[in-house]
Amino acid sequence: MACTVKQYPHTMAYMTQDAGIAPIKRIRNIAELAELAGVSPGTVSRALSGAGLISAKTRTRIQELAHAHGFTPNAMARNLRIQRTGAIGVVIPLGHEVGQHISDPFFMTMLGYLADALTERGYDLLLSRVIPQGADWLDRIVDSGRVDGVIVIGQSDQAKTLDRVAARYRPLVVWGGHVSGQVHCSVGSDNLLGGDMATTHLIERGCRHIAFFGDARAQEIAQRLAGCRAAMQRAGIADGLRIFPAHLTADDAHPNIAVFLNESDARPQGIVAVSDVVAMSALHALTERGIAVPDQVRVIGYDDLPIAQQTVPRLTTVRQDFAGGAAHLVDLLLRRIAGEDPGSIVMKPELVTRLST
Amino acid sequence: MACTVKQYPHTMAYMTQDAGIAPIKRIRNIAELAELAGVSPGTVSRALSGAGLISAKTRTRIQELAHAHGFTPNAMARNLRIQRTGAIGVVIPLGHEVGQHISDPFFMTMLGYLADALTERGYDLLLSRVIPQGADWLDRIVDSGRVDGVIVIGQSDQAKTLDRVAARYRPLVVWGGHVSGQVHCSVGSDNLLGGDMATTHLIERGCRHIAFFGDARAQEIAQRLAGCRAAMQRAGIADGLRIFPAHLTADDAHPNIAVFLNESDARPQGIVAVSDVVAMSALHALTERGIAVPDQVRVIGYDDLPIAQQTVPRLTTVRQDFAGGAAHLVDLLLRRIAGEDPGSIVMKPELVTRLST
DNA sequence: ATCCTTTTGGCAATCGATTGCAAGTTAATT
DNA sequence: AATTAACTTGCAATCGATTGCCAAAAGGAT
Repeated sequence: MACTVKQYPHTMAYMTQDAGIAPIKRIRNIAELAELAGVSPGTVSRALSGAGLISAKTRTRIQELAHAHGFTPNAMARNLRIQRTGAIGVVIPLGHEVGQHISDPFFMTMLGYLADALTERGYDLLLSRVIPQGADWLDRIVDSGRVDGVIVIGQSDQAKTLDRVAARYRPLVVWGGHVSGQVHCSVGSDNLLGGDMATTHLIERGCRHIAFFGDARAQEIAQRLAGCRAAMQRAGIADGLRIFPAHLTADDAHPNIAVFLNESDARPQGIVAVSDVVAMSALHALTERGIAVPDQVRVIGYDDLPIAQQTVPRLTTVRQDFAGGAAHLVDLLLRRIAGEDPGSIVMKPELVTRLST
Repeated sequence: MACTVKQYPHTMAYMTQDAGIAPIKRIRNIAELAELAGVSPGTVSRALSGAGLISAKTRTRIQELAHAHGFTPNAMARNLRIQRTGAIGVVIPLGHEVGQHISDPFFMTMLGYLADALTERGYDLLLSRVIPQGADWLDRIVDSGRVDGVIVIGQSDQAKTLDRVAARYRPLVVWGGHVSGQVHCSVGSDNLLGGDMATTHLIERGCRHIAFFGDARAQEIAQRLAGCRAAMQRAGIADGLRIFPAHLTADDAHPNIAVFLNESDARPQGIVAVSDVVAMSALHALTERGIAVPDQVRVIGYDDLPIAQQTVPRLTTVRQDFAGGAAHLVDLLLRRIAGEDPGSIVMKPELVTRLST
């Protein structure tokens, strides 16, 4: 091949000057190494894979030879033979949140923990960012044959699709809320309780008129809203709730704040935001208009992302345990891959009181 | 297999109740589909791959048959045969920044754009988060045989390793600064200019004592610091510069702010932060101590991440074009894969003046 | 020295799709 | 009707590693 001519000189230059290893013939596959070692390919395979049925002497000899030549067995061939890819697909459905960007801190925090957890277990992470359209966006991913299992971050408004695929594809785990009767395996915090906790906290601080910033088309959000409603009902102020649609993504609270401010008669004294990002947007809009937080309006977020500690004032929020959640997601997924059938996990959220309430 | 017994009922249940499609025998590979269609495996392959040498009639017939059975050709076998994986490795070296978390908004913004750009070009994104240790952390990735090319986000302090691997492995592109004589192909903005612009801006606003918050062990940061120095020299106030180590990650400015405040004699009137995240941390620490921004201290960030618009006050910053950068990274990488040898790209940063200066 | 047990390593089939080559079929031309 | 041209499709080798099975070799016991 023509390109070989271009490449080799570089390799030799490096190898010679840096490590002092002679630029021996490049080993391309197990057979070539076998020939070099004077054994059969099968023996090389056994030596390199570590597991028994070979004398310690030949094993180390072959391993050293492989190392000296910088040889690694071809992963694709291995995958084909043993029928697994060693990769897990992590899917971020952007769902109804058109225009939502992957850089949303929520996804990214989750992704970071997942990357760690999967790497630790020896799996690669194949990232897919999809805008669910048509009925088969998830089918295409699970049937692609590129992954051993799939983790979906967030149910969005795709619960039906998730259930349908989960019914036939077992190694699938979803981060999100849990509803009784769902088919897919999920890990998430108790959104009903979380919404309730946030609202109750505001009520305890004296709020009677409360605004909920969030889009209830997503399952998780609908649950939080239900929790919010329950808390207000319990306090006997069910009609003090107003709902403003806001995507999970940044800055959607801004336009709504204007509406919010015009309600001179029953202006909400508290805001339950559906995420820290939305809360941050609200905080910012309020501050910009000279409305004091928490003195005039109290704001509570959801998630407890790192940025929640960087706002002014620091954000009170409902904490979700992302690290634990990610660990659970990976754990459940690997157990499903192994043939077990573990159920869903619902974690308890936690109220983190800071200065915005 | 035992598990088949467990799985099939689910599949049938769904297929029957939802789509009304009969639960036909599941097709596992091209040969089975070929048998079903009454043709040879080769024909099925040609029909499914789209490219010519087959009659339109049989092609559509087989394609429909495949679709009806939800069959997709096995990706691993395909990869092995055509000798490409269809995946690009995206590596985030945490380098000297021990403890830096992947959720750092900078990485994540970049990752988001890369995910989009790669998906658009038909590649999967294999995410690796590595703490570079030993000499071969990058070799392991490029030699794994799991990817067709590698994008490294950030040089950290690993320029030598990058150069060494780039010398022998062509499909490698790096986001970061460019130094003359480097071997690896990079895409990034002009850090020297960026540091200069930020500093000049502060000087124009009257700052004579300036603090640089950043860790110059990373190549990009060292360049920004050099730009900062150049600007001060030009203004004849070279000795007004103080340097505080701060990682790119959040909250490292906090402890330094204390030191900062104690310098009653020559307290800096301006802060050049190495990233928006560090700037945000500084802003927060200052606000918390009742020091007015920008009246008493002016703060300028770097990157122009989405969060830069969410701070109080909104952050003045040096903008890097991440979307364009990601597009360039992917473009250069694919051209390298195709055998071309495009050079590095240095983009011009842009000053975005907001309210923190 | 012989027989038996335990290692060690080779052989060849296998995973599933792709593709060059050749055979077979149909259409077109004279 | 015969011959050539143009398509279709089948056959079989190939990508590279893994692994069940068997033979050969080594070690141990009598």
